[in-house]
Amino acid sequence: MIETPPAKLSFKKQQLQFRENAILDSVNRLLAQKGFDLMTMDEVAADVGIAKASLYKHFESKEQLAAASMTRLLESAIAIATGLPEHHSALDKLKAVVRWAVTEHLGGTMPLLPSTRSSIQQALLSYPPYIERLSALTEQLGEWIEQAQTQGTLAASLPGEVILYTIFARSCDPVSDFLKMGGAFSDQDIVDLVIHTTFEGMTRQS
Amino acid sequence: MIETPPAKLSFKKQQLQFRENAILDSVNRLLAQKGFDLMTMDEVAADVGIAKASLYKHFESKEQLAAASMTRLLESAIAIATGLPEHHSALDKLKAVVRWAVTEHLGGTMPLLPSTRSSIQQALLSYPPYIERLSALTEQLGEWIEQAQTQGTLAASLPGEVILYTIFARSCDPVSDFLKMGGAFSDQDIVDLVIHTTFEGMTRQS
DNA sequence: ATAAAAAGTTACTATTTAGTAATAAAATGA
DNA sequence: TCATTTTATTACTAAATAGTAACTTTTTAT
Repeated sequence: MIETPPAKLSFKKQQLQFRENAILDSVNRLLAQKGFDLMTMDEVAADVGIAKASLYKHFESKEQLAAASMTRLLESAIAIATGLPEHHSALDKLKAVVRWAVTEHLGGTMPLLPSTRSSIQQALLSYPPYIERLSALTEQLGEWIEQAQTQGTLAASLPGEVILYTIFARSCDPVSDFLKMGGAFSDQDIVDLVIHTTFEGMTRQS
Repeated sequence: MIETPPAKLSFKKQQLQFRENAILDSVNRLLAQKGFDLMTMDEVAADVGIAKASLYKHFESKEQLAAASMTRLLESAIAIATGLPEHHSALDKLKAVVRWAVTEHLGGTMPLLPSTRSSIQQALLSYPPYIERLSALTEQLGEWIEQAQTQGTLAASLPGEVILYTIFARSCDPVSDFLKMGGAFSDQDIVDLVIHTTFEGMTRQS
């Protein structure tokens, strides 16, 4: 009765959480660099600085590990979206989310393109925590898209799906990689250029 | 002197060419479906209907095989670009190229995204025939981009590189995959939507 | 202090897969 | 027809890699 077992337990859990976060940091970076198929569990273990078998004490498979990483990323996205000033316009909020994503991408921490071709897609779709976050984010973005269309700041003639998918896709846009490789632009420039082409297209002046 | 050895040789070479084309057709489709890393040589052989070792009589490695496939794709792109009516505007020519690419993509014959993350990138860059075609196509598109900017049909404020990379990236845009999966749009609709968002963006009405 | 539980490590297995060596079949030319 | 060359096939090898079993160290709780 004198001790505080819940506090100790909580500390222990914090330690666990801390280690798992370190693992997910490595996974995030490696997924961003090489994608799921080329990332090996040996590499992840080496990057974290633990033995491979230890990874399996935390995550039961490579797929689950990637799914956890993607889930954490979606949580960050939701946090960003939720933290946006209420008084901003719907369009500005959408742009802010893309801006955050492209910045993450340039920082090398945007796991992977939501490609239909990778072998985790299947695993992701059957991992409820991921689906849950994806739904939440989709719903929030969908709301803003509708608002922006009503306000006339996004083309009402475009199906909402098209705008939503475009926002997701542009968040992983390879254009930013190519521009970065070229070396002629700062990260800030690249983000601005991607935002501009995404929303305003290429025919219109700023 | 009576026989025609050159003709026979030509026929034989045609046979060879024919078989290699059949192989590249399969590779194209498989690269489009699964990407380079997940495509196996056994699969390619099975799809073509020959033994795996036979593939190696034609192409010396998986990388070379993929590079040959990509090179042939670029040749198609160049053929499309070259065949465009001279009197069309530069912008219309650029749109026509993207239209062709997205259509190929939807047809399942667009090999792979020009991602910085796949393991063929290195091989492609050291395969001169590929680089040669890529340069030729880039030069042609670059010319049209400059013309369109001069004519005021493309934003002169955007760096040419940004427009060029965007055109390449949109040709493999995953948005078209997602829209196709959704099932709500015809292929023609999807192509139109992608062209529209690429050039006009999402804020402007048609 | 000490039993119990948790987390970690080493050294393995099983599978996949790019690439090849030996060999058979078929086309070519005299 | 028969030697030669080309092309294809079968049956392998070698390397990579996801996952695991047995064992050790560290932490926790009494």
